[in-house]
Amino acid sequence: MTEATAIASFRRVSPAILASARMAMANDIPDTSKSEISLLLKKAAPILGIDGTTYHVLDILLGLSRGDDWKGAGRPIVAISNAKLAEYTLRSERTVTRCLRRIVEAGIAAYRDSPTGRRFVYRDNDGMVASGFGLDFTPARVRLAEIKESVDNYQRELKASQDARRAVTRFSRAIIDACEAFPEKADSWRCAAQAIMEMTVSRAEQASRLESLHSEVLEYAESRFDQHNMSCAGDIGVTSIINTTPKNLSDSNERTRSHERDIKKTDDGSAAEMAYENKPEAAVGDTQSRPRQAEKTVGDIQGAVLAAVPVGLLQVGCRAAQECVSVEFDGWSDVVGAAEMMRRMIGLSEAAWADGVGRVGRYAASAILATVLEKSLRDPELIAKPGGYFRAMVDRAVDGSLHLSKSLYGLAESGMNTRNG
DNA sequence: GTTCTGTCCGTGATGCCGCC
DNA sequence: GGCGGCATCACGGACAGAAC
Repeated sequence: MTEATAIASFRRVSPAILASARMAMANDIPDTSKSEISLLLKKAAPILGIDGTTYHVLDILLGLSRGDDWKGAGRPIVAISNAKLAEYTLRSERTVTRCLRRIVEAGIAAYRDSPTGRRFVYRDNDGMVASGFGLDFTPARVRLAEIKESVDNYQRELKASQDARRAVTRFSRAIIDACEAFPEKADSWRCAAQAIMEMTVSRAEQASRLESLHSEVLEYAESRFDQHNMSCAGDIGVTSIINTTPKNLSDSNERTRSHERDIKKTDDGSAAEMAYENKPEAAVGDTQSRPRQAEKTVGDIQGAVLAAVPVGLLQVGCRAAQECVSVEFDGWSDVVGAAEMMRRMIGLSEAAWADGVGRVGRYAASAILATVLEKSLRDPELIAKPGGYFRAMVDRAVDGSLHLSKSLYGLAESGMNTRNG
């Protein structure tokens, strides 16, 4: 079916709209399924610059498309009035108009306008579109492979960036510990590490340089260990200093160890308690006690939220969210690592996310985020504003009235029912 | 300060209805 | 049948307020 894609005269046409219109006229378009394209476009939303209300509108449009139209000679044309979309999204018609324009300019749909601009679809007896006017998602079919590749690249880059960030943290901490073990080298190592951190290079490059510095630190530690062994040959009860976190190991670990590592050890409720971002420590003097007091409050809130939320519950309750971000919640590091992607998926601003993290802690905020994403994926119409929903849950967490485990048990149960049914 | 959203107003095309 | 009036639907521009 090759049919010229009409654009109404009243429409202000941009190059992006024209490009989408051209793609909508393509032949030999690849087959796909409604579920595959829906999932792919949701994953690609951050890349395509689609979030918030536009994402909601896109979700509704994809839901209204017919499965058969995504195969063969079909054309996935969706006809729904702006008024209906406004009703579904709880937005004004003007906003819906803007959202539709964004979707078209993102290159995944094209305008197929009737002379009046009204949208309608007539189908023949076989159910094929005989005459259709509305939003044509043929461009999404045409770009199927390209979008897949973009999503893969995006997720690879995101993972590389996360890995680099973790490496920077890991090596920085190891170097700081080494500074305590070898005070004679502390100044030079600190300066070198500081210089690397202040470089305007990529996170991966920083990680690489810190790794080199860390290797030097280890070499020095080994040489000192050899000297020590030689001078102490024959002694009994010699303590090795090769460990960069020596005599005060436990203390150092309390301060610097990776929460992710700790949390991964257990999957029961106690993991949450270990996940406090700011673990209360013994009083260390008046000058430090006040900020620590504030940190402890965040830790308390986080502990209260996560007390009954093992990561396994998130894994079972948030299936759709995991699928959507292509991350398995095997450990808390996975949940926290996927937070950026999930934040984009629900259209939450960076500032709102940072605020949430500051108020309830990174782990609790990530768990809340996963729950909101899961709910919005399962029933977009139930949560008109996922960002607002997230903020409300954070407020409740601060008030102590949030019971995340109940929500997750409910999601886990309904998820199982859906699969079984 | 920027972005998002809602409101108001004007334009264009068509369909429906009543009147001549 | 032709005409005019009205309603409907969709759009864009401008502006103001809210949210971030």
